[in-house]
Amino acid sequence: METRRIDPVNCSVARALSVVGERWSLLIVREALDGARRFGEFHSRLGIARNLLATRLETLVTAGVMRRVPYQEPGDRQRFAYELTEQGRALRPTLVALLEWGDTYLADPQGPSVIVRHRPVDDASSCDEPVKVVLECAAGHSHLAPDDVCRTPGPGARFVESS
Amino acid sequence: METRRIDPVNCSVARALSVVGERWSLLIVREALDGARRFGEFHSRLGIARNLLATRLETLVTAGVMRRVPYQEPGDRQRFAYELTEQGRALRPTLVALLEWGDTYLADPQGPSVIVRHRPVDDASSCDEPVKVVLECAAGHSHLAPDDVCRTPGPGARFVESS
DNA sequence: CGGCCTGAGTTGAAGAAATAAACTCACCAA
DNA sequence: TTGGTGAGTTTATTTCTTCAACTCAGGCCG
Repeated sequence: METRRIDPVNCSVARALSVVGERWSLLIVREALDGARRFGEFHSRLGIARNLLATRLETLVTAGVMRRVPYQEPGDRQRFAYELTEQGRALRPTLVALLEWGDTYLADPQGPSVIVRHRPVDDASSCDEPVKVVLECAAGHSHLAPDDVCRTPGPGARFVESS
Repeated sequence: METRRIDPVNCSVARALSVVGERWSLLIVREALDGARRFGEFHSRLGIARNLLATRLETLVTAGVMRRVPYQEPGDRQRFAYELTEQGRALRPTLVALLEWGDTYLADPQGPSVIVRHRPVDDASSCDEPVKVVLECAAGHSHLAPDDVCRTPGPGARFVESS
């Protein structure tokens, strides 16, 4: 029996992973979300080899996840910093989801080492409560379980035959 | 000025990525969430090399993301299928987050190829509305923006010195 | 029985990517 | 002039991916 299914390669998950799925990429984004900006900061925080860091940053800049901005400290020459674009900051939910998964299934016996809190940049309100990622449908049903959900073809779907 | 910061290596994101951060791993989980169970299904859907698929499946089984279950079709010998454990199904939010990010920033001109819908396994209610991933804090503030959120040390935090 | 087919892997060789360590380059400071 | 620093490059070694060919167990056909 031949059945048509959504082409697994024509899928935003695959495309997303081709940008941020390489080793180190998401960790670089994580550090950037946590305030790292300079080559040396990424290098010393992550322990990544310098050449790899250079090529990863270049890849991320090319992909539009980060931006290379010149800066100059007084009495020093011009250097470059790397900061997230809006596109890069939009990876936050992905990282929170990974963090939660890791906390749940690969936890340190002591408990999580990082807690994500509701604390806006302008600290005014500072709710500070822990943040979780939840699945929510357009009809307002929230906190959906992983199995309450399925994949369906969208407008850009390509199909492949399979047996 | 010396400052203490959360050790970036002692972090659930890094641990999670050490399990599902290798090339193909998340795509294998995605196909499994979409119903793939057999070696040949993963192979033909993803186009991954057979040996790599074998080692990735083994890694995922060892990590507790998948389970190797024997099955036997009538008039055939015993074979093995691979199915997600609860731990594996818990990667759904991560994949939905990646999908959303890819849809937003790397979209096909035609629109998304996949839409995740609220449709439980027992199709009874079948709300069917599209599903999104949202950040929500314990105080009930929902739909937090990426910048409304920050990382703080948890009980298992280790610290490193940095300049 | 013997040959052929299929699904599920293994094995091996060749190419690509990651790592670690040494090297460069521009500038500043003593 | 010598030394130091941040930001990279280069180079050599190891590890990972890929691709193609091979194995292995059983079923099917004549």
